[in-house]
This record gives sequence, structure tokens and C-alpha cells, in this order.
Amino acid sequence: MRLTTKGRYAVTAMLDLAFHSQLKPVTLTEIAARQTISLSYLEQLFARLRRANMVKGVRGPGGGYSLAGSPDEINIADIIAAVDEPLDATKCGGEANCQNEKACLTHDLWMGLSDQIRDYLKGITLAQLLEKHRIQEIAKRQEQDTPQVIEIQRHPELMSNLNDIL
Amino acid sequence: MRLTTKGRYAVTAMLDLAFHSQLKPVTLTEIAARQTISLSYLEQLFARLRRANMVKGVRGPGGGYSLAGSPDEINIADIIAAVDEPLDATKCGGEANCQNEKACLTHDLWMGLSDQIRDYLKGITLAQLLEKHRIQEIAKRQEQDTPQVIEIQRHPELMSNLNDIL
DNA sequence: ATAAAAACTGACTATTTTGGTGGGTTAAGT
DNA sequence: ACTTAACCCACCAAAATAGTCAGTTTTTAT
Repeated sequence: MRLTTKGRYAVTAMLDLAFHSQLKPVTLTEIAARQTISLSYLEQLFARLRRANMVKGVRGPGGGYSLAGSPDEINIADIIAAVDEPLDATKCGGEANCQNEKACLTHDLWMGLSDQIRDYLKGITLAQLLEKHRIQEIAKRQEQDTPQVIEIQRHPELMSNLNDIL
Repeated sequence: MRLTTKGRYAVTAMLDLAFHSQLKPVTLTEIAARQTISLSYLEQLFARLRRANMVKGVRGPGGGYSLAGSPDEINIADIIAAVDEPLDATKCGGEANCQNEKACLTHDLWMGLSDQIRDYLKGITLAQLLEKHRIQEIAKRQEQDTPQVIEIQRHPELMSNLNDIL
């Protein structure tokens, strides 16, 4: 699992889509304007997202994109995986007998970390982020009276999963 | 928190260092050979690691690098942060009133995820990875029928050659 | 029918990041 | 003195990232 700005763009766009495409499709032009991402870059990202069957496009006037599934079925890890290339991972080719055992061991350790993070992101859906979004907007509305601090949800299972790799 | 191959190189190198620099400093040339990373790229990485006060360099013959602190005080998040540039984060400049509220909200959501991952990696130290490493080696040794006893005491060069192999 | 809106496509460009070369200078050990 | 290594710097090549341009299709609305 790689974490770059590309993945962030994709998640941001998907979140925008989940928020605005309830009734009718959303055009990339709108998303580009709202999220300040270039239209053509969005097109590249959505080409991948469509191929990964995460969004569907509707052509013609009144068309645009909408989610291919319900927001609680779409998780963050899948979005990122859709726009990032596979990251061939194994420097040692995945073959049984690798020359550099030490490198392989640290490589395994790194993959372990990476897997943990992917599992973590797999557990977070667009629906959950939307909910948080909604809460924040409510909080914003209430802002003048009580300066609200939104507690970001802790995930203790992430820490307990540490035992799996250690 | 960004996760790229650069961070993986840094973690790998630091792990190598933690493993081999108990007695004397380790030269980058050794690490480069063991982990198959180019010497010059290692120099770049270690320049950052040194500036972040995570390793200390010793010049001259017999010199090299060693950890600036104990392995259980050095966590993965800090290593990655040391070699990655700060990732200026806020597209909205961090200023109070940002034009694009929605972008800021999704931005916050992303930062929330990012923070979670950083916290997670902050909880993992070199010492923990070393321990896992050790366990794997023991397991590996036990897989074989004939446990090999090797005399290494009075031939340190042999010892270091052994370390190269594993 | 026609015009317009939008997804699609592909080729091309610019910038940044990544990873690496090569040539030094400086500090320390033999 | 000589060697070893960190340290420093300028530069380079490939890849990934981000964006531009110029179309083509498909569909809807006039």
C-alpha cells in the first residue's frame, strides 16, 4: 500500500461524488471546480476508477459519474489501489530462494506494516467518512457557542494487530 | 504521512544499522552491499537521518554510522518523516478562512487517516522489528535438521562475513 | 435534425521525486 | 604520510505525478 497525493486526490474525488451524486450524476467539471483538481487529471483517475468498477459514467448532457455501489460498500483501500499501479512489491521476485536473505526479511517486515495499513483502510468506507463529514458540518454550524473538537475515531484494533506482525 | 519506497529504504537501512552497529560503527558501504542500495543514495538518506538526530557519524578509518539512541526509542514514523520532505499539507494554506470549505473538510478527513497511520507507525520501534527478526532467524535455524555450530570468536573478519550471509 | 454537453481517448508536456554518478573536502586512525 | 571513511556538492536519468490539448463518441435538449 502506497500513500501519495494521487491516492488522496482519488479519495477526495470519490468523497465528493458520494456526497453529490445521490440524485443525479456529477460531472468531472464540477468536481474539478470544487476540489481544485485539474479536469484532465480527474479524467485519468476516473478512467482507472471506472475500470476498477467503482464508478459508472453516464454520457451526454445531464450525465456525469456516480458511484457503482453504495457508499458503505466502498472502502478507502480499494480506491487507492485502483489509482496506484500494483507496485510489484517483491525485490526478490517472490521466488523461494532469494540471494539476499536479509533484504528479504526486512522486506517482509515492511510488507507486514503495509498490510496492516491496508487492512486498516479497508475498514473505512465512504459512508463512514460522509458521516464524519456531516458531523463536522453540524459542528461548524454550532461553532460560535461551543468550540467543538471533533475526536477522530481511534482504532485500537490497529494497535492490537501489532501482535500479528511482531 | 507518505508511504513510498524511499521510506522503506530508510527503514531497511536503519534496521541494518540497529542490527550491526552494536559494537562498532557500520559503514554505508557495508549497508549498501547488504541491502543493495546505492552508496550515494544512502548518503543522501543518512544526511537527513543525521540532521534529524537519529544516527551519528564517525569519520575516519573504523568509522561509520551508529544509532543516535537506543533501538527501543527509535520508531518507524520518525524514520520515514526524517527522509520525506514535510509535505506542505494544507492546500488551503492553514489560514483560518479558506475559500473552499469542502476541500478543506475532505482534506481534514485525509489528514485524520494520515494521523492514524502515523500514530500506528510511531508505536513500532526498531527494537520490536529486531526482535521479530531474531525470532524469524531462530525459526529458520530450527527448520534445519543439523544445527550448525560455528567458531567465530577469534576471527572477527569471519564473523563479519557471516553477517553478510546472515 | 441539430446543437450542445458530457464521457471517453490518446498524445504530448512540465514538474517533481526517485535513485544514482562523480568529484571533491575534511576528520581520524595506522 | 597515507588511508579510510564521513561529508558535501553539482549534476544526471528515469520514473511518477500533474496537467494540457485536441479530438471522438454518446446522449439529451432544443
